[in-house]
Amino acid sequence: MVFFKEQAVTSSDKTYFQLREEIVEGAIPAGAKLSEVELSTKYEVSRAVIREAINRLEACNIVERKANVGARVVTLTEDGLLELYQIREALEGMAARLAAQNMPEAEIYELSSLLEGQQDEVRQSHTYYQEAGDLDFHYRIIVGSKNQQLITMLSNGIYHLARMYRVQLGMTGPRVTTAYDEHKHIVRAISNRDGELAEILMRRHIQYSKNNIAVKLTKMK
Amino acid sequence: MVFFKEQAVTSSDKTYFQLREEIVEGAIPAGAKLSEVELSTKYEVSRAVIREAINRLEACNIVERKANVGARVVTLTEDGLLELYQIREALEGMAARLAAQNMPEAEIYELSSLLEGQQDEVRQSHTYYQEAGDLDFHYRIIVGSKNQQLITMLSNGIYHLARMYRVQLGMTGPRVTTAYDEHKHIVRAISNRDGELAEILMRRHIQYSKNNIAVKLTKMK
DNA sequence: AACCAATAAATTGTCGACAATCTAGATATC
DNA sequence: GATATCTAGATTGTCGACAATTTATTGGTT
Repeated sequence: MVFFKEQAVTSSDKTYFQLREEIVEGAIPAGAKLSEVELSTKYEVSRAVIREAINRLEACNIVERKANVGARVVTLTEDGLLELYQIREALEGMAARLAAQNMPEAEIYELSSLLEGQQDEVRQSHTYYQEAGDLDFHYRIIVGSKNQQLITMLSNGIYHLARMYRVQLGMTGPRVTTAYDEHKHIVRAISNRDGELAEILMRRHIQYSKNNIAVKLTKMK
Repeated sequence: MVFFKEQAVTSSDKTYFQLREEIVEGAIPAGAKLSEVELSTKYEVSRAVIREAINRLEACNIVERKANVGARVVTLTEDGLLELYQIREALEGMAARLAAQNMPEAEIYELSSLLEGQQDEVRQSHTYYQEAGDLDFHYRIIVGSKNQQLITMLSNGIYHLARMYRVQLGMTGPRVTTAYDEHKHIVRAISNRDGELAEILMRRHIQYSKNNIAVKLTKMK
C-alpha cells in the first residue's frame, strides 16, 4: 500500500527512487561505493542523471560523498541510531500534539477505523506491524499535524533512514501486538483532542521502539 | 565571524554558497525565477553546476522546483514561519537538554565566557544580538548536544530558512537585551547539568522570538 | 625488503550540444 | 468577442566528451 505517492516525472526521479530503494532495502549494502559509470550502465542512463540521484541521496543522509573521490552508502552506527530516534521522538511527539489540535475529524475517523479493521488480523497472525502498518500510522499522524515543513522533513529524510536501520539490523520480527495497542491509545488521545497526552504516548512509543532495537543490537555483538 | 566553516572545494560548492547567500540575504527576492541559462552566464559556469546548486537549494527548502518548468525562490508565508519555529522549538529544546548531558566543560566555559565578554557591549550599544551573536549561541548549543544528525539537519536547512524569514520581513532590530539574558539563563542551566530546565528555557526563548516576529508581521498588514 | 617518486589508469567534475517539454502568440472557429 | 488549436520560441532534461583530480602501478634508491 502506497499512501504517499511520489510520482516520478523525470528520468532522474525514477533513478533516484530505484537507487534509494536498493540502498534502503539492502540490495546495495552499507559502505558500498556508488560508482557513477557503473550505475549509469546498470540503469542505462547518462551519468548526469546518476549524479543528480546521488546528490539527492546525499541530501537525505543516505550516502556520504567526498569531493573528487565519490559517494558511499552510509554505515549505520549504534550511536547514529540513538541520535535518529532522539530526533524522531522530538518531532513525532510534536506531531502528535499538533495532530490533536489540527487533525480533521474525518482523518481521525479514518485512522481509527483503519486500526479497528486490523484488530482481528493482529490477534491471529502476529505479523501485522513490522512494516506498512506502522509506517502508515506514523505518516498519517504527521500529516494530521498540518505542519508542511514537518511533513516534508520526515517523509523525505528521516523515515528512509529509520527503515534502513531496521533492514540492516534484521529488525523484521517482534514487538507487534504491543505496538498496536500503543497506536490505539495514541489515536484515542488525539480523538479526545488531548495534545499533551498524545505527545507523551507518542514519545513513549518511539522510545520503546528504540529500546527494542538497541537490545537486539547489543545481542548481536 | 564564521564559526562553522563550509569550505568550497568544487565549483558547484562555490556557486551553491553564493546563490544561497544571495537568496537568503534578499538580493534575489522571494518568488523570483531561477533561470539556469541566466545564472550560468552570470556566474560564468556551466549549466551543470547551476543545476547542481539549484538541486541543493531545493533540498534545503529554499527554492521550489517543478519538473520541466523551473525553480523559484520560495515565498514565505506567515503559516510557514509558525511551522518553522515549531520545529525549531522541538529540536533546539531537545538540543539544550542533550547539551546539559553531553557538552564538555570546556565548551560550556567557552560559551559562558563568550557571553560574559559581550555583557558590556550589550548594555551600551543595544545592537548586540540581531545577528551573529544569536546564531553563534544557538549553534554552539546544537554542537554541544553531540547529536550529529541534529547538527547537520539544523545547519544545512533550518537556520538558513529562519534567517531568510528575518531578512525578508525586515527583522533586524529589537529584542536585544532580553534575548541576552535568556541566553545567560540557558547557559547556567546547562552548566548545572539541569537538562529539564535547559529545555524549558530554550523552548521559551524560541517562543519569544516567534512571537516577536509574528507581532511585526501582523503590524505590516 | 621497505620506502619514496614518477607515471599510468580510473574516477569525478565540468562543459557544450541535442532532445523533450512547457509557455506564449497567432490564427482559426464558434 | 471568447474560446480553442496550432505553431514558434524559450527553457529544462539528458547525453557524450573533455578536463581535473585521485588512486593504483611501476620503477628506482637506500
